[in-house]
Amino acid sequence: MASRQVTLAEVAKHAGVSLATASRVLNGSTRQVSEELRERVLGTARRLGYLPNASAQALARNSSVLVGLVVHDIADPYFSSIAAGVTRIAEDAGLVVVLGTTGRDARREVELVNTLRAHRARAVVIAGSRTTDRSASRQLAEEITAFTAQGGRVACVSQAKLGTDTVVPANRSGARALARRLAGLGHRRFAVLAGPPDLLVARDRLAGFKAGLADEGLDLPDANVIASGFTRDGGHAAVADLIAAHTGATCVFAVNDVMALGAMAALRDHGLRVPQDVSVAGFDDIPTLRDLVPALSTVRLPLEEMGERAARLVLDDVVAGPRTVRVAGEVVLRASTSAPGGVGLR
Amino acid sequence: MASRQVTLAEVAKHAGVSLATASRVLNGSTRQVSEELRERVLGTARRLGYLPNASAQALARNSSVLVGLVVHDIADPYFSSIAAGVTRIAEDAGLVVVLGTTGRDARREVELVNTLRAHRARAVVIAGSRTTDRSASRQLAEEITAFTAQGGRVACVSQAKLGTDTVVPANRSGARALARRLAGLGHRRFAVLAGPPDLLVARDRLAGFKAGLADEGLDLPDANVIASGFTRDGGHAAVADLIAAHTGATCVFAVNDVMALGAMAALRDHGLRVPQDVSVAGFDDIPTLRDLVPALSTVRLPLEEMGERAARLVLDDVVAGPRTVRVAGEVVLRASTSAPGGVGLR
DNA sequence: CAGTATATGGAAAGCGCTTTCCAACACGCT
DNA sequence: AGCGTGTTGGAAAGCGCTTTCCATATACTG
Repeated sequence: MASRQVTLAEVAKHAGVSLATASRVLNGSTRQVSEELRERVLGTARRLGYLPNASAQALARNSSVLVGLVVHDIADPYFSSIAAGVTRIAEDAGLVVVLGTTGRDARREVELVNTLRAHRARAVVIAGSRTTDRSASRQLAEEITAFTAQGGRVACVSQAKLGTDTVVPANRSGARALARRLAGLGHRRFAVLAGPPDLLVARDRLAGFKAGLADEGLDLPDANVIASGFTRDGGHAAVADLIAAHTGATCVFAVNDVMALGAMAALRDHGLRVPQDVSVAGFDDIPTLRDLVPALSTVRLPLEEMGERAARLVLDDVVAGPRTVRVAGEVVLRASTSAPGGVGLR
Repeated sequence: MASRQVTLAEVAKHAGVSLATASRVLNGSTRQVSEELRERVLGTARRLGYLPNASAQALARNSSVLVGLVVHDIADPYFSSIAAGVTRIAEDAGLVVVLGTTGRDARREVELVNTLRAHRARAVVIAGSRTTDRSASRQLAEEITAFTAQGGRVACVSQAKLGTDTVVPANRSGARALARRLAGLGHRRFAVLAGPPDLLVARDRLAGFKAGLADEGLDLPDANVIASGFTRDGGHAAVADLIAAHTGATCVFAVNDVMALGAMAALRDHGLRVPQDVSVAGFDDIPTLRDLVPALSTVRLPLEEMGERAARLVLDDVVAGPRTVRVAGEVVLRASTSAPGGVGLR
């Protein structure tokens, strides 16, 4: 069944030249080949339908054309937006993107980088955010060291905890600015759907939000901070806990947009109107969610651009030391937040 | 900089065995190796931090562990959902997913399959839908033939136009059922945001919708069919044309959910209420859009499952002839559609 | 006990390509 | 004529692995 492929040797033979010459013609070698032979080889290759064997090339050159992209969940619009940015840059550079998904499992992350190393991938972009799990972080760090020792480049999107090039979104300062703007609307009692306690992005956003409230002389009691999954369903489920907590909050901050989405749905289910009864804000500004009604107040992150920046970091010529690209977040107040007025959360 | 990797030969030497034995221990060969040597090799490999070179293995075995996934735009939730399904199955099978994006360019699709072939990818799932472009289709078909001739497997999601295994969603019958249900609500005048005329999914859905209306003795005048981009912005922009067309429609069908999303936003901008003034329905049931207000009536497609099915098609043992997996679409009527009553589209 | 089958180890021939090294030749000089 | 210099072609040595083929050792049969 599997028909034999045309090899370089066959092309060379048919064209009446040596293997070396054929190779030099068919890849961008520095060496010159006379016009005559070059045409002959090119013609023969086309005629025979020659396609270089990428594995053989990778082996002989000791480097591949592969770029890894590690995300938690490609169906999550946060990651798929970043992925779009990464693939655009990588493909423009003629590279091939390998997609790995972790399902938020730190061990799987290590596995994936390991696999990428086995494939002699040229670079990897790790977009999943770090957790507080020390042992997993250490293992990943080791794997990354091995990867770079081998000549590969690594960039992360999010926390610069790994000593690699990093694209760092303004989680803290964005959340802080958001808190101040929300306080500016007149809110005094807040609740936060904080996501998983061990997830650094979630922690940073919570911390920033707290800092912003503190700036305004406001306090965020621990009882008003609800842990939850980092997903739409997490946000949805957290609302029950939130209501049970009787926080009296008039404004709820969910540490990402999809959680805010779930929360808004749950609030509706509980007969609460957004923003009349309670204001809701998120973080990320997921494109697909921009047409939500009421439109979601959030902190906009240029997700695709972040992916592009990460890819560039990893594909550009080497520069000394790990670089950090900071990406600002822009507070966007829309219809899901208003001045407090309704019943709030009793 | 690039430190030398540990090779099998070194492991063999350190363990005092031959290359062959080391290879047999470290991969699942059929050949037996005595417990003693096996332990020695395993220990040495671990101690030296041996990692097999995937390119060398691929070359020697003439087969890789790569599975291609070709989509138009990974940021589009339709594709990212399918991608999630494909990666889950592929990764569970220990394979590595290569993600290629076409940006809806048919030539790029051919390029990607070609690249995958050069990498001796084991299989490829093509999720981008076909167009009416004959020449592009022919080229893709040729490339696919070459790919399969080489032992690779190919599956498509959508139209079974390529002679490959295919996962076919019920575009036609789903749209048809939707039309009947909408007519059942009492609507008599419809408009369709039909997407690009050369895109087969879009055509099928339009055709199905027309058929459903015909079932009910209703007609869809050509003037009520608005061509547009297949995106949120396409749907948004189409509304201006729709209004200019003075169709008098009380119900608008957008051939996919993201277009419906854009259309709903645009209708709001024009001061029209959904569903009071005009009902809107989409197609796909994008997960992220389930919490929209008003909730979008649509035809649910199990997108992740479709990705999984496609992946299975391509990874399962070979069976004779191209197989087709039909996936039903379930009409889900929600709040974005109601009985006609308001002003409609004058 | 010869004779055959079975388990296990190693040598070596590739897999398809890149790249070093050398040879041959054509120049432009002195 | 003799010589460096530059250009172009080819032979061949890998790249790191798998797998065939052979050799040896052991077990089993009648």
